[in-house]
Amino acid sequence: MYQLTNSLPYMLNRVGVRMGDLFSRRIAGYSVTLPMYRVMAALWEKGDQRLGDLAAMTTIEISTLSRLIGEMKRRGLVTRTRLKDNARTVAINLTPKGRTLVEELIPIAIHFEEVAVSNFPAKNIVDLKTVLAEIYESLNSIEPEIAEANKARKAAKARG
Amino acid sequence: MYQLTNSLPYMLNRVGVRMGDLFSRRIAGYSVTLPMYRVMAALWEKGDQRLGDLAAMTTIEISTLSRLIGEMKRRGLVTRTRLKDNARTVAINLTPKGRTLVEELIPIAIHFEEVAVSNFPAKNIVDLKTVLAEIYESLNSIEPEIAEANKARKAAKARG
DNA sequence: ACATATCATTTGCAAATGCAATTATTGTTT
DNA sequence: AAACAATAATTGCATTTGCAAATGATATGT
Repeated sequence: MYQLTNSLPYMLNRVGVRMGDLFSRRIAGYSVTLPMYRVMAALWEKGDQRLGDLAAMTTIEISTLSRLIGEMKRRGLVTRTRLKDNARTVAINLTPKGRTLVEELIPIAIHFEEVAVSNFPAKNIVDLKTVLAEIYESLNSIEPEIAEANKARKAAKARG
Repeated sequence: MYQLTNSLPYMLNRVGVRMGDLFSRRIAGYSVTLPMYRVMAALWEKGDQRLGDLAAMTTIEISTLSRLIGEMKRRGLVTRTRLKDNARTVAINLTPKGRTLVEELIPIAIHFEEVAVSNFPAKNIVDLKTVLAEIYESLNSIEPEIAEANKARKAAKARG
């Protein structure tokens, strides 16, 4: 018997949303939203990124991200500069102010995660992360199947 | 060295969003959005729910859900009836049409999950789900700590 | 019984989101 | 080199979202 509450997408979404919500509230006092933190932490890990790369890294839709970067630039957290050698792309980086801020937030993130998983043996968490990473990879390969199933149904519908 | 891309909230969000996105596209041909599917599957699993219960079960914010139920009622997928004995609450249920539809979608969800995890031993997936469920539970207990850390900082800020 | 508090849901409104179209630049074909 | 295709980012616009306030209903204290 199928149960939504025992399905993987449901469980992932539920824990992900809840964690995001808690952490979001944890950092709200710094006037930083969760997407902003993700962008800064992504840039801290790997600077000089293009918009599309950052979008892939943060799972934020590209037009949303474009506007978010605009706002973060206005706040002096990041720079966004057109490249001279390829002016259709843009390089995004942390400003010193952005770097200082994210380096203040990262320890909070670390502590948050420590507390969240403190009930579990370290090995379980390592395994969990490994499986999550692998599932993410494997999703890429099922994408074609999804698209095809969709197409098949559309065609059937068109036929009546 | 901290890496956003190795942090649990990030990894959860990434896989969760990606899976949701893929499944969303998979069912788009049925003119059903992912939140709608979640509501229907939740009601299929446990009918006669109040708005707040459904919100907790689906992790959809309550006002968003109120409007979503309105739309689904307009489409004839669910009923929303005030109780006679307690008219401030509302009982939400699937209509026959909604039930038929969700019973068409559930096999798709099952297949989707099977494909997504087909590269992994069943035991890994069972373990994964167990840990996810436990983490979700444990998050409830850290909520106070989050609230407190926040308050402490606000107070410090107020002091200057 | 009346005022007040609490609970459950809905709604107003401003902000965030995402798709599609647009702009700007670079790459390719003949 | 001109025309066309492809890539990258931005923007217009309609929809969705979420907080806070409002509404409606029940429970509680005096």
